[in-house]
Amino acid sequence: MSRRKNSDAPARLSASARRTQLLEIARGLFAQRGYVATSVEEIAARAKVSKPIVYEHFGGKEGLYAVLVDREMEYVVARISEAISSGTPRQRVERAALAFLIYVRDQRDGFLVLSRDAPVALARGGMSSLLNDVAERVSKVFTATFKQAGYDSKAAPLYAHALVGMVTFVGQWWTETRKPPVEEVASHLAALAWMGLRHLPKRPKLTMSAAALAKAAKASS
Amino acid sequence: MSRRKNSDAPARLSASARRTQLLEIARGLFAQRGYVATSVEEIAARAKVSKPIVYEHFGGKEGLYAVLVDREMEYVVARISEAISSGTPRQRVERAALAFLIYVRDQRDGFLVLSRDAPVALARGGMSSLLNDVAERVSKVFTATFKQAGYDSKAAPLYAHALVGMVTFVGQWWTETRKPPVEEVASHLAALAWMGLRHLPKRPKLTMSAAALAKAAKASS
DNA sequence: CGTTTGCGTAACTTACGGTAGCGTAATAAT
DNA sequence: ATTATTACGCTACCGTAAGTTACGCAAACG
Repeated sequence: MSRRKNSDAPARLSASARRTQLLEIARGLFAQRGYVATSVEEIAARAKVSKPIVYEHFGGKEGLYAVLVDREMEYVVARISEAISSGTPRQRVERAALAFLIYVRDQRDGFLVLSRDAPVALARGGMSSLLNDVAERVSKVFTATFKQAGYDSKAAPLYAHALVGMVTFVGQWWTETRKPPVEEVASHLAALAWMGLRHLPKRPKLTMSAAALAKAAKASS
Repeated sequence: MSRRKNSDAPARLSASARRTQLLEIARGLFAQRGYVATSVEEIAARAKVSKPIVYEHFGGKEGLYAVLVDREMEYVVARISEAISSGTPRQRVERAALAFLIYVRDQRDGFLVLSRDAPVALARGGMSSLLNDVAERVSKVFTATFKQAGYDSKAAPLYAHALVGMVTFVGQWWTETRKPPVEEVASHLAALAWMGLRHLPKRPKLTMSAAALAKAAKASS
């Protein structure tokens, strides 16, 4: 009987388990309150541990945030990269929109962390939003495509930022009013980006098969 | 000679003058550092006054911020409203984009305040960004237009948020890389929104006359 | 001369990031 | 089985920064 774990006792976790637990809790709090308004104390409290634990694992508040952001960025970029890696231009637009919205739906807190203000210490070059990094990557792709198609490659970053801003803002709005399902939002977004307001279809549809759609949707985590 | 104002003496301003001065200083700081990272002390210091002055005029940090945001919102909504009040649909899109970008250019700090994270106390319903209010107003217009054109009015907010997000994100990016002039950015943005990526012109142009353009650009403050 | 108005000094209170030092449970070694 | 060692965790504290307030002063104005 003395060997039985007392369920009232504070659960002692392994180092890595505690690490991931803290990361998840921090993600939720950073997503909801932002970086500055989130205290290390609350993160520790929610994990049922004391503050020094956080410092043991991440060295401090910024360290924790940095790890969190790094993982999240890698994840998003990977998803979008694989979405636009093949297919016709239109398909790439559709797949990118869909991939991003699936990310917003399934990794909501992660997305909100990225879309919130970053701490000044991490803001490279005065840019506060982390999504600019995403936009810059898209810019790269656009610049190449623009050159190939004979367009002004100087304008590529503009369009990249426009599309990223479009999707992220809709994503933020969509996290609160979860009315239309992913495919519908993605189809509208892709329609706007591809056809424009002028030739907007009354009932936009994605050009991908149901099978491909299901395959894309299985990317949770 | 004794009546002459001593230029070394601390300048005593009238109540309203001090008020507007504090508002301008606060706008600059909030734009640059965000709400939480801006201290009342620094605002007061830049105005060469002590902290209690701020409390006399605005009751506190949030009061100051609230007044600031209220004015800025009113201004921006007024500009956009008058931009989309008449003309063909395409013209409205172009004028809205141009009006917003002129606002971003001429009232840069104000725009940055609106696009930054709002204090949790002012976030109605979990929405952190103040630009959602703008998007909601656009939603109203879109809903009406959609109904008239036989489109699904349920999708109107989606498109409204998409366009607002598009413009604001580009606006943020543009405040740092001031390369293309307003008309050029506006023409690209309007082209993307109206024609879409598919029918993107190589060298987009606004459909408004140079006179109308100059008239729009004179809206500084 | 006195009243109003604009303003400063100096404190209080709270909250937070960060640290030092100590305790305790599990595991390995004797 | 007892001891030594490692891993995990806690209490308590410090310094600082920031929001807010109580009180008093001094310049302007009639």
